[in-house]
Amino acid sequence: MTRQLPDKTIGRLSLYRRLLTDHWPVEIPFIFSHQVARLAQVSPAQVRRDLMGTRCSGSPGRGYEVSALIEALGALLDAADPVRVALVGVGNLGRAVLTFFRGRHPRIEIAAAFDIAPDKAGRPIVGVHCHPMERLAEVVAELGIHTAILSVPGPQAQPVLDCLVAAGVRGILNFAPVPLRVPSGVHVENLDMATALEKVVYHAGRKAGAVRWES
Amino acid sequence: MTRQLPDKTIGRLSLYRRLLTDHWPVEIPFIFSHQVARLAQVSPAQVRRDLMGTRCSGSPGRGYEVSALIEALGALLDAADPVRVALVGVGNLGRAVLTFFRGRHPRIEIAAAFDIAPDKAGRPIVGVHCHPMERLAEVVAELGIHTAILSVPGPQAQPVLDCLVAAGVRGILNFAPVPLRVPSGVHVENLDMATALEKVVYHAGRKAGAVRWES
DNA sequence: GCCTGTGAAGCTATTCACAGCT
DNA sequence: AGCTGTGAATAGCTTCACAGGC
Repeated sequence: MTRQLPDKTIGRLSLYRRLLTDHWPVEIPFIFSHQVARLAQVSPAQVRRDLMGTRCSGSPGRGYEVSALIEALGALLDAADPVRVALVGVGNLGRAVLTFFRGRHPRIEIAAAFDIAPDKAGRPIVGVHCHPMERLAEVVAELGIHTAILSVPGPQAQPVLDCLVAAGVRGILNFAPVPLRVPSGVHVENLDMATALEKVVYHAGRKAGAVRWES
Repeated sequence: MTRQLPDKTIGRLSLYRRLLTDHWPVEIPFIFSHQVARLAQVSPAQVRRDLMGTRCSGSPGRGYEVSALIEALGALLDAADPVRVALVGVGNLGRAVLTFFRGRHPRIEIAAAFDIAPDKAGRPIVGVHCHPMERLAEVVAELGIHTAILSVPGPQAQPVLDCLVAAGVRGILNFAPVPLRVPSGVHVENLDMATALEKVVYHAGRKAGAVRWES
């Protein structure tokens, strides 16, 4: 297993790959660091530094070969085997997540959904079968799921997480606006809209004066 | 205007306030930094450092007075006047956001929603009036809105943002998984689930071995 | 004793700047 | 001329450790 890359770098590498696959014309086979930088809204030096983490190297005067770069990023970011993910909490947010990821990523699939509401269980929602919450541990273990998305209300997040971890989950994307306790060996990524909106309000409040486009 | 605090600190201060108001028993009027730290899952030193940014100081042996702390955090984080926010894109995600923020924050209100779909316009959704997209600039200017939440599909994010900025918006919470170009003087906060899930997969994939609870 | 507030140290992330290549 | 790869410099963030207070 290769050296552990910093978390922020991983985030940007994932972004670069997405931009290359989705927003770069296939008929242009090479790309310069400053072009990636422009797409990702970061500095060219940042891009080159990040790409040191990959096996892929560019050549001066030509840049990076896009297809090779995409492949190198895949080798770095993707798990060895396709990843099955569980989604817990099929409210508006859960459905938004299901819709968003549906068919988006060739190697990541939301394989099961769970909800406490009895009327949601037993049928597919946005193409994913929804199970009752009681079967969570069972189904997760059965499908060999190691990754989960938590889109339940705050109070339920910790108990559900404990159950997921006990069932073998090692990575969690958490939308609940509460800090979760996890044992070491489990990774949690938080997307907290309450905090995010407060940050926006704070920063927007002290941006006085006129806007100004640069370059 | 007081000194600009680091972005990360603002995020945590917002979290501390939420934890104090929602998860601390009112009958306990004082709290130690290590108790805040435990709630927020950060180190006690981090909490004390963050709280240096506030006017509030604790006393050794007693800790911080919770009510004073909440008030100090409010003075720091909240805008002078109550904030009206626009939400653009009323899909599943938009509705999740509307539901989430409904009545949650006494000083932040989602005051208008917008969607291209004609059948959504003209009626309230989750209690917020939904306007057709064409009236975005007009309504935003009319209501004096300076903050917006972007829950539109990726391709529409940049054009909508440009329109919002032209109409006077200075802070944006962006859910679209694309890097946005903004003029200086405008703050963007990204909540990118595509990147977040890839990070989870990456990290979970290299967490080998058993889980272990500490302390 | 155990707490807060904080300078200083340590660590992490980003940017600079330039040698070397094409 | 303009690019990559990277050591060195810088900037930013977190933790340490301890003086001073309760």
